[in-house]
Amino acid sequence: MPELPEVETIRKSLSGRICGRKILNLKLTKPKLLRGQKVVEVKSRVINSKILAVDRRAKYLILRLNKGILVLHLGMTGQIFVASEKKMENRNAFKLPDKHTHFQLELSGGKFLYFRDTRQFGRVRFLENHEEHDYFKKLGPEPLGKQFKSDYLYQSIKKRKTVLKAVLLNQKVVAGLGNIYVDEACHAAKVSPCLPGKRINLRQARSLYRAIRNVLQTAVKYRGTSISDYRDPDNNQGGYQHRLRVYGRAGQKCKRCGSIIKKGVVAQRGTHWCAVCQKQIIGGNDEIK
DNA sequence: CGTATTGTTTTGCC
DNA sequence: GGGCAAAACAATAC
Repeated sequence: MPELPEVETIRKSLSGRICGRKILNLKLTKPKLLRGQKVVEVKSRVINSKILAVDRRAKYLILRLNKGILVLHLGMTGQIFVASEKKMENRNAFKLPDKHTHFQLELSGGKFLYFRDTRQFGRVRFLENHEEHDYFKKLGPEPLGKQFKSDYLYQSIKKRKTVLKAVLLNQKVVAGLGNIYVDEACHAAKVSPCLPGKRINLRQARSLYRAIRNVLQTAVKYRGTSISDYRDPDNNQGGYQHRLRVYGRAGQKCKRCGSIIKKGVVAQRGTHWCAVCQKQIIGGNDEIK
């Protein structure tokens, strides 16, 4: 589940290793990854171009080329690996490309970039420079950016009819959070994910704002969360899975108050929270099983 | 073999 | 036309 911290970790790793390289070839074994865009079209625009920079927008990875950008979304199980031809041990260690490697770039200097995705929820798209704005226009602000303000978060939550969890997962409100970090941020802020948006108060929204930024910053610092599939481009695990407070900890003790972490379905997602620390009302009950 | 897993798009309702 | 809920997608682990 690559969310903002995982994609940012991949971006940083790629940036130092593929910038300035020329794309010599592109292989696409699952054209469906392009969601309708033509393989020949993408090839003609990408091959022989140079990688100028590696950027990120929300959970999207952006390879900036001379003419246009290559946008990669990792879906749920997407992985990006970089291997050197010179160091064959890397390719052997990764056993790449394998049957789940659906997209590859051959780069100058004997490097290869592999996009592996077992569940095939991932996507690749080539955009002309002028198409970039429209492609991302529905996304809300970057949670770690200056545009993201606590008053905006408060108003956004307050005006929604859904529960808090659904609001925070909504990429139009704030872009980059997924299931893991929403649960973690709610716990850090001591707010229930089941809280109806319209019932949030300013104090809770400010707390959430700080929690979202702090959780994401810390997760970036620890190079992401490796619960199952996530690996960085060198096949290393992240470190944040050891620091999770609620996600994946159902039935275990809350590290803040000692009560048992609950798990239920909220906004159609597996959701973890401490019903004591994250009580909606003092003395009240959670609405969800 | 049924269930659970989740990010985004699509569909359909209000 | 927008907000919202639910389905669809897809493969693997258990």
